[in-house]
Amino acid sequence: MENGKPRTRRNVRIRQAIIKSAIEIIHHEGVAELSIRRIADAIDYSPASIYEYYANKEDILGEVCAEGFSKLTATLTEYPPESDPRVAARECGVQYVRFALANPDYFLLMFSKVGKQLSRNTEESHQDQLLRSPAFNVIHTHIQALVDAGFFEVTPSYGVFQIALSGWQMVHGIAMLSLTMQRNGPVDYSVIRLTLDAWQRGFSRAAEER
Amino acid sequence: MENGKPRTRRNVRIRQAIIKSAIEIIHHEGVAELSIRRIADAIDYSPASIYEYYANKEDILGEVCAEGFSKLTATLTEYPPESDPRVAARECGVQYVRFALANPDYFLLMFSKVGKQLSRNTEESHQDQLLRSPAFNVIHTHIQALVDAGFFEVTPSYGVFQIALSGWQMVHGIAMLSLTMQRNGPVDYSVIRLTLDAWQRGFSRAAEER
DNA sequence: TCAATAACTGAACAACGTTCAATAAATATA
DNA sequence: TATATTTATTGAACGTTGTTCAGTTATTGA
Repeated sequence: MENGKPRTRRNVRIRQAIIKSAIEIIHHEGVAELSIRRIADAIDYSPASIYEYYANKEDILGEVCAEGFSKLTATLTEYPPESDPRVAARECGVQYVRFALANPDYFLLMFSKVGKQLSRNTEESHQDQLLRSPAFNVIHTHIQALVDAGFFEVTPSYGVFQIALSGWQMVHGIAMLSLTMQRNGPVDYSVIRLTLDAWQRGFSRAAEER
Repeated sequence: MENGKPRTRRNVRIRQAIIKSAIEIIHHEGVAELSIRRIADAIDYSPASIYEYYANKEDILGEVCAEGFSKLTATLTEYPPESDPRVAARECGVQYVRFALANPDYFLLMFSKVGKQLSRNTEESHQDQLLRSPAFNVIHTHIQALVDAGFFEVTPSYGVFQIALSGWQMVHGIAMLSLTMQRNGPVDYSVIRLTLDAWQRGFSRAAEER
């Protein structure tokens, strides 16, 4: 399972410990409390040692965000298999909001740092970049299923990709506003389900015909 | 116009200068460059003097955000009067996204700080708090018009307030993801209009009847 | 004019991210 | 096994941040 020389293995283990403790600090005390010295304390190293494993704090946050996105992807797919693709898609959206509300600081961090990693490096089209993102792919797959089942209508100017992006925007907006505007107030998931149902109606075949 | 004693007038003028230079720094150099010393520099005061006018940086950011929300409200209402309430509502949404993309750092700041001011102070219901927010009221008015004109259907469990909130969530998601995921890439407003049209279809009378 | 009040500031504090010379440990070489 | 070399680790320091406070200067009301 573990390969490489012992030195390399120790190296990755410490790198993981850094990320893990960073995530724990964010989770238990909030992102404001996260500092290099705090991480160093948690893993019993000096602050300077951290820089032997990561170039700077931003790199650490980058790894933390990557970890967050893979957790988000896992959350999106953990709803049990469902015969009705409309319900499946809707519950995927509910899971998105659930993840955000369960990990508020983490979620906000993810979407304040991710822009810098993605967009500037390649010549790849924005669309292709999104399609390679696993989290977006989950949404995209749901929409594709809805189109295949005949529930959704696609047009030349508004295809599966656009609908998927719109769905992401919808649940992201729900999540974000719930986090920032009603952080304390309770969240009613039945209302959210009605919202997502309405969103689906906007793309449904019946709606298309006027 | 200006009332109060000269001392008081000077006081408010300096307070305004602090906020104004803070906004300018955010706008021209980004929120990361904003510091108390930077503001003090801009208005030719010592850093310590700032604390004569605001208790701390968070209070300054609070005022900056409040200013931002009133600018946002102004932006939402600056689209010319329109006979078709569907178009009016859609263009209001477009203006929301426009504002976010024109003031990225400012917009992100507004929605990372506002939660703390609103939610914890009163016993007032979350719904009433939102309804007193001018920006939300603009959206709410558009939805009310759509309902009054017979385009939108309301149900006991999903009224004008819920639809308005859903609309805000939709445009907020569009704005946020555009900002964080495709900060560089160009934004196609015609696609955004199609998205908002689809959103409206979800609540339209025809869609309701199945 | 003068005491009281308000406004202002220099210097300092603690905490932050980060660097670097110096030390300790692990490894490769003989 | 003993030694040279590379790697890991750290204490101390730098510059910057938000913030405080004693002390100074300016403004005000009597």
